[in-house]
Amino acid sequence: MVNRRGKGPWWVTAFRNQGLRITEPRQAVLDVMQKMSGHHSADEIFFRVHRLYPGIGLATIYRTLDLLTRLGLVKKHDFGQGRARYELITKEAEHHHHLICEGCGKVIDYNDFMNEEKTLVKKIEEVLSKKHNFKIKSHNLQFYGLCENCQKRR
Amino acid sequence: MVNRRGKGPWWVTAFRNQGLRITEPRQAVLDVMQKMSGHHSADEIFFRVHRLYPGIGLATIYRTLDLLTRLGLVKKHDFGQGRARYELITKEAEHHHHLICEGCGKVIDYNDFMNEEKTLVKKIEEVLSKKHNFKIKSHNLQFYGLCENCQKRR
DNA sequence: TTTGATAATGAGAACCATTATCAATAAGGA
DNA sequence: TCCTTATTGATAATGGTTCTCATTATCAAA
Ligand SMILES: [Mn+2]
Ligand SMILES: [Mn+2]
Ligand SMILES: [Zn+2]
Ligand SMILES: [Zn+2]
Repeated sequence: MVNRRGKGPWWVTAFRNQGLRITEPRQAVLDVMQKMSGHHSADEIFFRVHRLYPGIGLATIYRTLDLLTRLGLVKKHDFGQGRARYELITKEAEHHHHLICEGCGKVIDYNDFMNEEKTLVKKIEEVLSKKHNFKIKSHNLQFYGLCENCQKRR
Repeated sequence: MVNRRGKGPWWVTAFRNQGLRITEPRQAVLDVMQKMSGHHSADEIFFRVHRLYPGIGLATIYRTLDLLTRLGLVKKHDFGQGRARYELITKEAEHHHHLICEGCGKVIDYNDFMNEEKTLVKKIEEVLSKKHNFKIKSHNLQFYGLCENCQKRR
């Protein structure tokens, strides 16, 4: 129960500004995601939260993750694994992309060549938005393959 | 009923080589996809096939699309729309990427800057596969935004 | 052409992540 | 403390995809 009297964590003002209530489930999800770090499915987060707050239901986890995504505090990823994965957005973890292992589902962040990539993406965006009158808002680049372990194992 | 006596369509030999049978559902799916061109969901394909062959079931459409994907005749896409989309691979439609409208789901192919992209991707692959001992097998680049119509409409 | 082994199919149940429903609860301003 | 109503928990519903299994159809061999 953080924030009994003081300002509380950094995200509290973001909530108050939106007229959103500071609830136990919301604090729990944020806490757990900060401790886990990485890319986790809704039910992985649910089970973690459940240890501390057995009363919190899965539906609320989904609702909270959705809310946090809309607020820009969390990024929802689709790595083609049949379920979404959620990643807390931090100052350290800037815009980056992913290597996804098709064997075990492992996800590796990388941010090499981000400058070259940004340059190319900008060029592509300029040309394509004119050519097709398309307003580009985001992009995705991901690599699929096999991680070290999964290469050996087959 | 193509191929009553002759060699038949180009894909017939690919099937025979794999010991796969040439069946009416498989011919129907291939026919329909050739006529439609573009990126279609399983049940869009199902309804098209259903007009000509009302007896063919949805499960068979899925099985056939999966088979064609494994054979490399079809590319299965996940555009984050809650259902997969399938695209026939033709000589004309080389490796390309997609603009996806978040408003109406429209998908636009593009292949501008493919050379620059290839160069960058190759560079990224080299570095990442060493750095993380990761065997990269494919990649995905997609842009999300709003198409011309959807920009006006909101 | 007929036969036989078995690949392929159709119908529908099952699966599973996610969303919707709705009565009960609790956050927080007055 | 009181009151409004945003939020929640439990659970049913949804929807795309896969599975099951009895039946059918393909095609190599006779
Ligand atoms: Mn990441
Ligand atoms: Mn395409
Ligand atoms: Zn792996
Ligand atoms: Zn659109």
